[in-house]
Amino acid sequence: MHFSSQATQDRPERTALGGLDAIAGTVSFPRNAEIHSQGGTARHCYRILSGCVRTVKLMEDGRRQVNEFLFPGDWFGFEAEGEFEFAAEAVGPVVLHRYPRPAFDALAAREPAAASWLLGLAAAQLRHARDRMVTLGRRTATERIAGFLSEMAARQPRESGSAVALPMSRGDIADHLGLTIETVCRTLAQMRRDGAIGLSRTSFTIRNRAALQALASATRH
Amino acid sequence: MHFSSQATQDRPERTALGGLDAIAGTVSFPRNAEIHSQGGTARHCYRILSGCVRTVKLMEDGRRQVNEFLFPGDWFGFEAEGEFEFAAEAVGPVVLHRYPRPAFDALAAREPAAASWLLGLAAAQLRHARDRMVTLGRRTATERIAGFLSEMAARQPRESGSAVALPMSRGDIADHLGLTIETVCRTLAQMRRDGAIGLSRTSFTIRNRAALQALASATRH
DNA sequence: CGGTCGGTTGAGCTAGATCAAATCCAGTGG
DNA sequence: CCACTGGATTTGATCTAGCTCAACCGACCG
Repeated sequence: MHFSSQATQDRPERTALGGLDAIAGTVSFPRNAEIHSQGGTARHCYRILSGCVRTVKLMEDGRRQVNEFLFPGDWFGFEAEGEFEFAAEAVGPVVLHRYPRPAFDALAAREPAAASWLLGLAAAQLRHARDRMVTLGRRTATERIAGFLSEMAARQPRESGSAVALPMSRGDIADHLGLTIETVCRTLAQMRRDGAIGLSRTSFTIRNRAALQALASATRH
Repeated sequence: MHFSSQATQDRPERTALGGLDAIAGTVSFPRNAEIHSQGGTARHCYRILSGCVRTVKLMEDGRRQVNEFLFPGDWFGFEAEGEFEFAAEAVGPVVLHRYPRPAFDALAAREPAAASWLLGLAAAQLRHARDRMVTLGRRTATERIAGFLSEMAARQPRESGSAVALPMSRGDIADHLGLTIETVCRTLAQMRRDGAIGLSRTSFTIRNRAALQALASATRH
C-alpha cells in the first residue's frame, strides 16, 4: 500500500508555492468539533499542523463511513467543487492552516508548479482510495485490522518498537474499515492474545511484525 | 452520487487542449484483453472511444476488486506515477486513444488549462471513489445492486424506458460491488420478481424507478 | 463518590458466502 | 439447419464471519 505521499507533500509550500503562506490562516478545533460539514459550501481547503482529522460520510439513517484519517502535513478539502461531499471532524484537538479557495484556486491556475503539485496530491489520494476499495470489498476483518495497524505504524514516524498512537475511537476505526465496534474489539483482543501486538486504549505496539504482516495479507484457504 | 463528470470531461481536448490530438494514437483491444497490467510501467494514459473497460486489482490469492467500469469519453491511467497500481482490461471490444505519458505530462506542466482540467478529472474520480467506499463499507447487497443499476442507467445516454446495456459479466459486477456472483444473480432475480426491473443476460430495463430508488437507499430498521 | 461514556466480552442470529447442481446460450462444426 | 460443447448464469441447500443484542467493566470527571 501507499501512504508515504501524504505526509511529505507539504514541501512545495516552502519552495515553489511560497505564495500559499500569504493566504494561510491558522485555526484550532477541540476534540470532535466539525471543521466543515457534509454538504456545506467549500470555502477553504486545509492542511494539518498538529492533531488528527477524520473525514466522514453520513447516510440518512445514520450509517457512517470514515473515509480517511489525516495527520500533520496532510491536506484535505482541495478536491471539493462547490460543496463538500463529506464532513471533516477533529479526532482530538487539532491546529490547521486554512486556505481560502478563491485564492488557492487562483494560485493553482496561475502557477504550473502549484498545479502539478496539487495534481500529485490528488493522484496520491486517488491511489490510496483505490487500495481501500480492495480492503472494503474483499478483505476479512482480521486483514482489515492488521492492515490498518500497519498503516498507522507506517504513517507515524517514531523509533521502531515504540508505541503507535491510536487517537481515534474504536467506533471511528470500525466506520473506517466497514466493521462494527464489537468486531474491532474482538479482533484486536485476539491479536493481543496471539502475541502479535501490545494494546492499550489509545495506542498499540508491534510485538511480532511478521505475524502482523501475515495477518494483513493472509492467503485465504 | 456523482457520475456525470466522467462522461463529459473530454471537452477540453477539443478546445484548450488541442495539443492532445497531436500526441494521440488509436488502439483496439478484443474482449478480455489486457490494456495494461497491474505493476507494469505507466507509459501511456488512455481515453475510451468505444466499448467498456474495467480496472482491476488482483490480490495474491486471486481475490479481485473491480475499481470501476469506464465508458466512452472516460480517461484512465493519468494518475499513475511510475507503475500502474491496477490492470485495465477490455470488457468487450474497445477502441482507445492512447497518449504517451512524457508528452502528456509535459503538456500538463506547460499549459495551465490542461493542468486544471486534469485536476478536475482527478478530483471527480476521487469523489466517485469516496462514494464507492460508502457502498463497499456500509451498504447491503440489495442497495449495492440497485445503486449500480441506477449508475449504469445514468451513465448510458438513451431514451428513457429503453434497455440499459450490461456489457460486463456477473462476476465483474460481483467483484465491483464486493459480493459473490451468486448474490448478484439472486438479488437481480428478486428485483425482477418484484417488478422493479426487466432483466436479460446483457441488459436490463427499469420497470419501476421509484421502487429501484427505494431499494438503493433503503433506510435500515 | 456516583455518573457517563468508551471499551470489552458473551450468546445467539442472519446476510451473504460457499458448495453443488442444473440450465441456458453463443459459438462451432457437420 | 441442427447437434454439440464449454463457459456463463441461475437456483437450491447449507454454513459461517461478522452483526446484533445485552451485560459488564473501568477510566475519567465534576
